[in-house]
Amino acid sequence: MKADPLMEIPESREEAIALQQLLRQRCIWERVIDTNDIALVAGADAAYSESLVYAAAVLVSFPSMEPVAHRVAIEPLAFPYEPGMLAFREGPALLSALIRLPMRPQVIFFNGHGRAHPRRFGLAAHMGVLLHTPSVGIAERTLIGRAEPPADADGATSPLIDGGEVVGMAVRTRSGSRPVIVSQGYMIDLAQAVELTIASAHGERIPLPLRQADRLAGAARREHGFA
DNA sequence: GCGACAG
DNA sequence: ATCTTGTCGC
Repeated sequence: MKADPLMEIPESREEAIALQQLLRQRCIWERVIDTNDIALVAGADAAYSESLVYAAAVLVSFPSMEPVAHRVAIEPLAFPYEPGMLAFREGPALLSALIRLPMRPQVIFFNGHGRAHPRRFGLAAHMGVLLHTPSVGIAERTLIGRAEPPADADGATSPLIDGGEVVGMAVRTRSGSRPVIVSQGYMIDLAQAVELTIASAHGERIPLPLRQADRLAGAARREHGFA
């Protein structure tokens, strides 16, 4: 016998969609953690080489954003890129890096969408459910839905709407910069997801733990990929 | 049928 | 995501 894997890799698109719909039933969009109880937040992101995925997880204090720890996981790519299926491509490695962190964060930021997904279950929501940890999705571009551009001021927002439903928020974390798309991952409401994103950005466009994870993953790729 | 399409 | 030079702007 072998231990139950935290994540299974589907062998077909149909199987992947079925798994998303199954896990989505365990997803809740309500706020579960009080912001005052948050002391640690994390960010996780991935980089790729031809056949490997390099995942990085960074842990920082909140709201001071001081570095606490970081981990990197390198695994073979076992799923193609398909819009809406990102969790199956990056998920396994991201989970490996995250579970190796020395302490559990109260919230995790992911580079991708959460609820702002065609089946309302993007990478951030998927990871949150599997880790049973509140999560937030931060994306550069929209996958579904449409939002008016937020005013050009720090913290300005504009709802991302899809099918008459508010699935996320375009947030101008820093005036003069393009807005980021924030959406609920798991155990969090949209207002808190936006609030934590802004509080973790510290004047930059992207939440600090996510920026660090991005750099770390890229560095890992260069060192192992070739060099 | 024709686009759109996280990373 | 990744492949890549110069270049406009603060």
